[in-house]
Amino acid sequence: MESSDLKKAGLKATLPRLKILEILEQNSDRHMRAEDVYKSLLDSGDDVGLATVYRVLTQFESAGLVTRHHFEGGHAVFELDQGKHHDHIVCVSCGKVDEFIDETIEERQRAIAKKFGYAMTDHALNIYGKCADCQLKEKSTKK
Amino acid sequence: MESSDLKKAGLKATLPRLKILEILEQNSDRHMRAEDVYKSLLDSGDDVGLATVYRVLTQFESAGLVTRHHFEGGHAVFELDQGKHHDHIVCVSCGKVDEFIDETIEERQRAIAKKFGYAMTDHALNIYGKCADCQLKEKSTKK
DNA sequence: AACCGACATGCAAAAGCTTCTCATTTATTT
DNA sequence: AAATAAATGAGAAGCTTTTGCATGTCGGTT
Repeated sequence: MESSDLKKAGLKATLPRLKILEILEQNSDRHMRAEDVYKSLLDSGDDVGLATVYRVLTQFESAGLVTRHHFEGGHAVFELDQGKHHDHIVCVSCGKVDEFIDETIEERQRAIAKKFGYAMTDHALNIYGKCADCQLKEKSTKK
Repeated sequence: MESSDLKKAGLKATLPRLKILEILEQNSDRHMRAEDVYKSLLDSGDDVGLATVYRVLTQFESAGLVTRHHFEGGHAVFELDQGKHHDHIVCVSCGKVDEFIDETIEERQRAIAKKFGYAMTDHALNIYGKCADCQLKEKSTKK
């Protein structure tokens, strides 16, 4: 992703926007909160305000570059939109996120929306649980 | 639901708690935010503090009487737990919520959690769209 | 039925997350 | 390089939610 992508999305290719895009790319395996992105920028020595991070993420969302999720916890997390839809399985202990798609489920959802008379615009399936690592850790820290 | 249910749940049967339970019962068709419950209490002439509403809802959640959801929008909504698990289809225009269960989807989710090595604790499937009513309204308000 | 200890409540203050305001800076167009 | 429109930074402000603490209420006990 680069400056041309931003222009395509109708956004000026400014330094903060490029930097934020970069951070998101480097962390495409996890979902970041605005605050995480902000801290990450500071660590890289980039002086970007928190307000800008929020603004830019919201713009990215409008432009379809990024998706905003509301997992449990009450704060929003963002992920680079790689084009392909997918759902999430989130570790309630360490916050790790895995992604999956299941065509059977997708199918059923369309059927359900139809049955209830809804014009589906979106859907979010989140499975919560303890990931393999955290289950192990739990065992060793047995009380 | 009544005072005995609260005691069963290990909670003292106080007036605010009973009132809040009542409100939730009367609105079991929709999902309320803490603020909604609070306003509803005031309208009924019951003088309960907002902080108490939050505290009580959280206690109810811990006691398994109530479920907290994080739909789009960044604020939590609560619903009386009628025992049976179900998923949601939410109207993005009017906020209406319908509930459904789909055993096929449930099944697939268990399979997916297993495949990724997660011990599933919970899951949330939300379908977003425009309900039939809002689709009609949209048409008549055509720009 | 009044009493007591523990727990619950109200209020106000505070804490998180997110958005807004506005003076200043920056990216694009001329 | 100058002009112009948009973007940024810093802090204030807005919402939702939580907390601290003095006071009030519940439920069991005299």
